[in-house]
Amino acid sequence: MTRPADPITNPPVTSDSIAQALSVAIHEHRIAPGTKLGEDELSEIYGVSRTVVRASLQTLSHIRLVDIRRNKGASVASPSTTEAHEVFEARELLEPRTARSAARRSTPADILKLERHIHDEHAALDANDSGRALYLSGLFHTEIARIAGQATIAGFIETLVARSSLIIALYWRRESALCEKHAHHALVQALADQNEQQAEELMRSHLVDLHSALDLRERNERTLSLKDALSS
Amino acid sequence: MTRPADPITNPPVTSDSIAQALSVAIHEHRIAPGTKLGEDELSEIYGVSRTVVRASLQTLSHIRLVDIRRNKGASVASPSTTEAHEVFEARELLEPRTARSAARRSTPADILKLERHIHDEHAALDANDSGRALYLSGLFHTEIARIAGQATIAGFIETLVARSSLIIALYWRRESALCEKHAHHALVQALADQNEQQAEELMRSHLVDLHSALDLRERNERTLSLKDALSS
DNA sequence: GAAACTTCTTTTGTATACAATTTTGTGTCC
DNA sequence: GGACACAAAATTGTATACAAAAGAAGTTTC
Repeated sequence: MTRPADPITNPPVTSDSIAQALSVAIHEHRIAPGTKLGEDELSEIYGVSRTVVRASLQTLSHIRLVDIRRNKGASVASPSTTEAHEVFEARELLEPRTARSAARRSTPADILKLERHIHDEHAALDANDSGRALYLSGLFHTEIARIAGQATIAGFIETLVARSSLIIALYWRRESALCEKHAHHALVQALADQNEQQAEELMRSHLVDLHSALDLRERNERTLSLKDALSS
Repeated sequence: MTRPADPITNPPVTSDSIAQALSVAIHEHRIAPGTKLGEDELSEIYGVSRTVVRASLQTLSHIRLVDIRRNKGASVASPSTTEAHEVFEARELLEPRTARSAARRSTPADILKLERHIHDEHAALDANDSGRALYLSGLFHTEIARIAGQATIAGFIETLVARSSLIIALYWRRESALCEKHAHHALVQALADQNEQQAEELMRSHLVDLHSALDLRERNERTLSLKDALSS
């Protein structure tokens, strides 16, 4: 009952490709934080055995997109407000310095790639696909880390961006519009100019803006929200 | 043929406990970088099936202590000089700031714990168990991150410390003695005094010392060393 | 003797079977 | 009707069986 594995029409389904697909779906807010990810369910969807599915879930749990609890299975992670602060504080520590390095090392090809990223983001927004726009906006940040040539730090930022997506899903304030257009554009300009100081400063303020656009008032670690919701 | 699981004499063997055991063994340099970690071999040693062993190896590969290549299996990672620089640069970015936070937040109980750590390190050194001393010295760093109350960053530092252990196994210069005693002791003093500035500065210089005690001259990513070794 | 081609052996990848645990449903008692 | 006990179903954890790939050894050919 295994798939014929026609490499043209049917790219092979590996545990990595499943992790990737789930990761994108979570980034794009098509799967909400807290959603149960049953093994049988996923193995049915992807046409592989639970063995493979379990490997992908383990991968996702290591970047903390997914919570695995023994005998309880996997579900999409649901970061607390404390964790949310931690994630953004970590980003504020890592990314400005990384943007500085990126400004020093960026090539014209890098700039072109980033501009194309921004263009795609705009297109997604115009198509009212805010989930996709958020995903692309995350890629923008990891791409800058990659340009900085610090693969290790880039890996950290990748996980932080992933968790940020969950945090935004949970705590984003409706009032504040997600207007990253200008921030990202200005950053690319600074990188193109190799203006290290400005790149660092723009990244810092961009992250502070994001952080403060979250509603992170303590709600007892998001356990009472159910009670709140039903107390009407 | 499963184990009776007497919880007193036989703590249950989980994939986490295997990962932990391997991690310590690697930290203590009882398993060298590059060593093949066969699944059958490990499942025999720990008395569990390959399923469980595979899960632990996957865990270790996510913190980059282990390299898994498809159809080739797992082996202890062997970081290149480039990766080594990256790891220490990341540490130099993260840890000084973290030490500063730790100085702000440390309690007398924390200080006591750190002092006990240092004591254990000395004991290991006196017993000529330099592997154990290195492992404890790594724990010292992750403990400080934990005191800083940034679990996210602490997690990053944990993986950086782990990889540092591999790097030290590969690139440590014999000439320079591993004299962390004083550095660690001075750091604890700064934390006890809640002297943020000094804690940050001591951590930075400690890491720079470590970094510069490595022999990271390019050797073509450590591929020629075999040829070198056989050219006598 | 070395390169290239066959087996044969070992090792990893995946599916499946079964055991252990949690969750859900049902009936009983008060 | 609600608290409890117990049985049934669903889900996860682990072992094992088999398929696929890589590595080793031996054979042929030049």
